[in-house]
Amino acid sequence: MSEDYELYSTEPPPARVTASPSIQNHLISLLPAKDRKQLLALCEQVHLTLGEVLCEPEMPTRFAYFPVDGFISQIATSIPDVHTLRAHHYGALDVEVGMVGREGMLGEELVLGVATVPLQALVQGAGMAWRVERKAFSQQLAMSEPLRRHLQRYVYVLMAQRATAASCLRFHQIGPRMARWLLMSQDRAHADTFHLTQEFLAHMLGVRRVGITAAAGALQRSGLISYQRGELHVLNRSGLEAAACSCYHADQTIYDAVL
Amino acid sequence: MSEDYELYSTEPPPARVTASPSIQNHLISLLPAKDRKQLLALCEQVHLTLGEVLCEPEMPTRFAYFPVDGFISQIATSIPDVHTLRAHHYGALDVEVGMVGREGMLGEELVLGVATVPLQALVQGAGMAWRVERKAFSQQLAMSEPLRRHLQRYVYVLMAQRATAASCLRFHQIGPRMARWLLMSQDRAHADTFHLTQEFLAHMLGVRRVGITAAAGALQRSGLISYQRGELHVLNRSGLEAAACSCYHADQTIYDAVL
DNA sequence: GTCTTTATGTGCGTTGGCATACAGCCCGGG
DNA sequence: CCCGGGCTGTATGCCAACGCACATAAAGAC
Repeated sequence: MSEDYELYSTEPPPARVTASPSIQNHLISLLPAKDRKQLLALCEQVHLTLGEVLCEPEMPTRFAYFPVDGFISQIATSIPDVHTLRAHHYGALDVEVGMVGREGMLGEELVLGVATVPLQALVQGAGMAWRVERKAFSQQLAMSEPLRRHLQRYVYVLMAQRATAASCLRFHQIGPRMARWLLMSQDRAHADTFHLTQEFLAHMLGVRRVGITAAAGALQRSGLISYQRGELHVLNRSGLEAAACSCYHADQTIYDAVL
Repeated sequence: MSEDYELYSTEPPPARVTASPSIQNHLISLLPAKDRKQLLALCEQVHLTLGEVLCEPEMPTRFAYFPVDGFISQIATSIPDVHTLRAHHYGALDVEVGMVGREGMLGEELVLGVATVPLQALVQGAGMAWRVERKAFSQQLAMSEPLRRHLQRYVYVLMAQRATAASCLRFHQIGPRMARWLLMSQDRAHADTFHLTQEFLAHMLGVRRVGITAAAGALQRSGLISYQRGELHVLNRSGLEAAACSCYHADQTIYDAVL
């Protein structure tokens, strides 16, 4: 796959990209043709496989990713605190604080001139992504003003969404949060059915599995989803939107306003 | 006061700044002399008064602030959700997601090329700050590479701290969170005593006042603080650090590593 | 010095989520 | 074909925080 992109640099215009501009990372498609071509020339196509951990916090950043088909969860992993847990238990204190699909990028730290991974990145939906090496990407950032501008604005969106996530985690209950999460996943998976276990979902939302069982049962009884053995179907999307907490629309509004 | 800064542009070196570099905003003091002088020439001194709201979300950004003595809370204000609240009640869903003192700046959106305020900013400790107009600041950002570099790294810190805040809000209990909050305030107030009501503290932490009463009582009984009618004394700082959740040190570590 | 305002302390019933344990169920490998 | 392991549903007891209501106490106004 990685040879494909070389065609783009030697033989413009790249048929696949321009022929189907809707199947492209949105941040990339926002770029002027020249800057886009320059960036893509530095990228390679990679396949994100479900469950893959792309990077761990504190480690040096090696790549930036621009998802096209796949999508990625950013997960805050914190050390258990003496004060908050019974001494004998090691509950997982992980929680998802952001989701990156076609509309975004992974590696925001490089836009800010830092090469240390801030959060764990877990592939949550398999698919294709563009990947670019840290160094090449930084150089391209320095050269392309439009790239810089758009990605900085995207970082703004990330910050805003993270603030939303914070208050969401504080105030909202499992049910609405789960509905929100499903909608966000559906947007990025571009499908109304996907595979995920309750265990995984619990991990993402930072709750127990039984909490998910209860919430999923309620959504199912309302006819909004069907959910059997890891196979989840969204049956009634607008109903789900009504069941989701307002953070879902808040996130979208911010994104649309800024990008 | 605002005339003071004009001295800096006409009569370098500015005695007050260079004579006591420790009493200066840290981000500013990190700059090379030339860039620092340029920036300060655009700034005016303002006094931040307790309780003042510097900006409201969604509004156009007018100024960036570099606190010196005072400090500021950034507050996420979310709309009450049908799903999470009893219909008859309008609980405040505000919660603090960041604190900006001498170590930071307010107006990170300008660093990212966006001129829309993301969060409410509330003066939490009175004192002096440098203030610079949006337009002048943006121009200076474009001109000064060191300014850009440092502030972008600060934005990285903010993002990391916001992720910390998210998991803190999700997992940690009132007591440890309150201890953390007091330490953060003490660091920025540069005093071991300050004025705050339990009502206010509850608002910051996004909990009920009675929750604060209980937590404060516990801290007081342990001899870590004394707290009477809005006058709070930190008696045993290292004890407080032990009582605080790990997020306090996590935040500090990130800051020290990046700036 | 009284009177209001503002701040703090307490009590009570409710609830959402937690820890734990265990029972069914489906699917695939031996 | 049956067994085992991953996935899901249910039950029990518990606790932190919640909504609400009210009692006390210090500080400031007049």
